[in-house]
Amino acid sequence: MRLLDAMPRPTTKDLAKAAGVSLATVDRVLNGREGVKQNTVDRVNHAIATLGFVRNLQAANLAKSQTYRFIFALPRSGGQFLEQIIQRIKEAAVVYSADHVWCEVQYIDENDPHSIATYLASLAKKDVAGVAIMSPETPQVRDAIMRLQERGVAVLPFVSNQTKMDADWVGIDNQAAGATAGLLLGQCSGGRTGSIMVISERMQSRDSMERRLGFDKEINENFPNLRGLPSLETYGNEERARSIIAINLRVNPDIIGIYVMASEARMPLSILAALGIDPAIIKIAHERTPFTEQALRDRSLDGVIAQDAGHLVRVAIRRLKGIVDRRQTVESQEEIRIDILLRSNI
Amino acid sequence: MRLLDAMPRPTTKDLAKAAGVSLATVDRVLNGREGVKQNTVDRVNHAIATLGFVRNLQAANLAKSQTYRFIFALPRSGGQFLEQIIQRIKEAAVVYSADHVWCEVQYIDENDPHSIATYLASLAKKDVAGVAIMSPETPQVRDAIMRLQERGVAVLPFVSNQTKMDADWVGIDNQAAGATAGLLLGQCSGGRTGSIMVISERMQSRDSMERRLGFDKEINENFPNLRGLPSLETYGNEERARSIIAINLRVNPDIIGIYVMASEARMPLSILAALGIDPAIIKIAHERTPFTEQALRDRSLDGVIAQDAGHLVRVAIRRLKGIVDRRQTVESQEEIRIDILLRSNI
DNA sequence: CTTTATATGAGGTACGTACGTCAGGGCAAG
DNA sequence: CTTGCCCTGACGTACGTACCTCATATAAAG
Repeated sequence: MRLLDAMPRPTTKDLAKAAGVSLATVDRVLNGREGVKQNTVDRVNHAIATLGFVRNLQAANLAKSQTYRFIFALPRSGGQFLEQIIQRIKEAAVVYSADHVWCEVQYIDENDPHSIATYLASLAKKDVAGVAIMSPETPQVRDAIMRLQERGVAVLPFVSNQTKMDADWVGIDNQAAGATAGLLLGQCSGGRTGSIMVISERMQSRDSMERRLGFDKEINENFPNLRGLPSLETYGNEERARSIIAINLRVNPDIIGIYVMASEARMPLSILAALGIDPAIIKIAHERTPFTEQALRDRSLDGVIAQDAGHLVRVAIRRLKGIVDRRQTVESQEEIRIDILLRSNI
Repeated sequence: MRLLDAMPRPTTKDLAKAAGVSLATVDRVLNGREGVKQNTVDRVNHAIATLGFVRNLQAANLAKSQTYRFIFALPRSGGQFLEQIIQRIKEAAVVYSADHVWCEVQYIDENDPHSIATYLASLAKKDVAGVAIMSPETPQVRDAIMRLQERGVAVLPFVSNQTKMDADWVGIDNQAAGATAGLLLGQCSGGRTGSIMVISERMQSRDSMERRLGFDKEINENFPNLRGLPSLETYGNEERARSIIAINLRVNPDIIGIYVMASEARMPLSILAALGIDPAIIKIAHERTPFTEQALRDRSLDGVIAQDAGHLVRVAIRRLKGIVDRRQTVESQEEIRIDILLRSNI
């Protein structure tokens, strides 16, 4: 079964002949230069349609000696998940350099929308072809992004905390991720009755809210035997976390499951380990990191809800490139899956 | 943080200057033409190394007007999983046509190694750049593959039934997949005691053997409360399947889980549905198809162990292209993950 | 020494597109 | 009819590589 004909694709020459114009005019139309009568433009476009012409990108890039410079704007404040992503960006940078794609990482201060907006405003099309940005959603940043797009720079909300503006967003559906955590906990509970402890970093973040929403929906609708406790917020503070977790454990002796909703599972899990909780309690966390991997292996963690960092990065690059090249994004198939990791499929 | 410099890459001209030879000689060395003294070859290679020259693939392809023609050699005998793959190949064909990649599907008779070998022997480098082949492993086919590779055609065992010859193979680790099924069943059993029914198509296939191996290992080592029953083989025959499943259910009233090991879950699951089994019995199957998706949604299935068909196809194409272009396969990162699908993360 | 083979250089054309310059045709206003 | 503007064509160069021909330098063989 031949899926597409391998016939030589029509070139600009063929276009010119078909439209009965010269190469120069074809070029003017193709590249949106002015000084062509509407009538002629239509003729050329008609020829493009009938011949099924698609410009040869490699030849075009060669002629323009075009290179794609992409920036990943990421929060400075670390965490292992972010480290993973940065690592994958480095790897992808090597691979994609063969395609004239250059990546760099720019750290931004996620708590200072003004500085982010200023930074975005400083980017010009001639310096940067595209930006993948991981930042909380604020009106200022939103605005800056839109103005950046208007200046012809491709922008892609990346992984975290932006509304789905258009379809151009790379990351998982956090509500579904929360639901998956709930479902996994529910199924593993095997019908036992009890409470679920929920630990987050801060509930005001969009990610956390959506995860909690999905989680509650799943538990409430399908597991009447389970009860989700109010979210504990660590604010990234270890002392505070230790204290509230200990209290929560004491007050709720019927806890049979723990859901660590934050992207950084390390601290809460370490605290739980130190407190020496019942190993029969089911523990679910988010994101694959060296720590969660190890925790799965030594069974201090039962499941991880993750998004593949390498995949995230590669999809972001391909999508940015797609926008720059004005390809129709048939590649929208390249969505980010919600991975469930157990110790057997790490 | 700049990851790689975006400086203009060295060209063959730079190479010539650095090595103190002419463009023609550089070309002779780069393309392995003869008639160059070893001494000179070494000088050029040294220049390549010191300058960090990498040939501009798009320019080279342009000059050669090279196109990549890839063939997916797949079994004729259908099944929804295979249909999914073919569908994804069609989609990928459209997307990758922009990169001068042409895909076609060739059906082979998986039960006739001789005809497969004959077919492979008929392929020549000038017609086909690469072949992704899904076929049972037999000495004849193995041989034909090796001879094909010697003739300069890229070959990639695809999804099923080949030993990992070298690292060039696209598919999942079936033993780990079986283990994952076991683990999922074990965790969902919530400590209850009982047997697990195991349904396969035929146990002699490599995939089935490996899955069963991983499954048994997981169950035996970690879930003493569970007992994996001997595999039921349907041979793809509905009558037979109905009969042996019914008998198996009657003989083992303590069944609390069912593992459908075959890639095609449709028939066994329909039979089970028709038999009206206890909905509390946990059911796990393989591969995402319209049928298994629907089964997850209506809860006649609890979990699916899957490999992403679209990803399989895209990775195969990129890997074949990588072999043809003689890129170092840094992209080995692009491995196929074992997906666990629940109804919340379809 | 001449003959011959081998090694290298010089130069061209091609691939498909981008982009520049310049000349000339068409047409309207003066 | 001329002037000027708008539209179009003709042509050239460039991008980086592949591949071809022909000339020449060098060395080995006779």
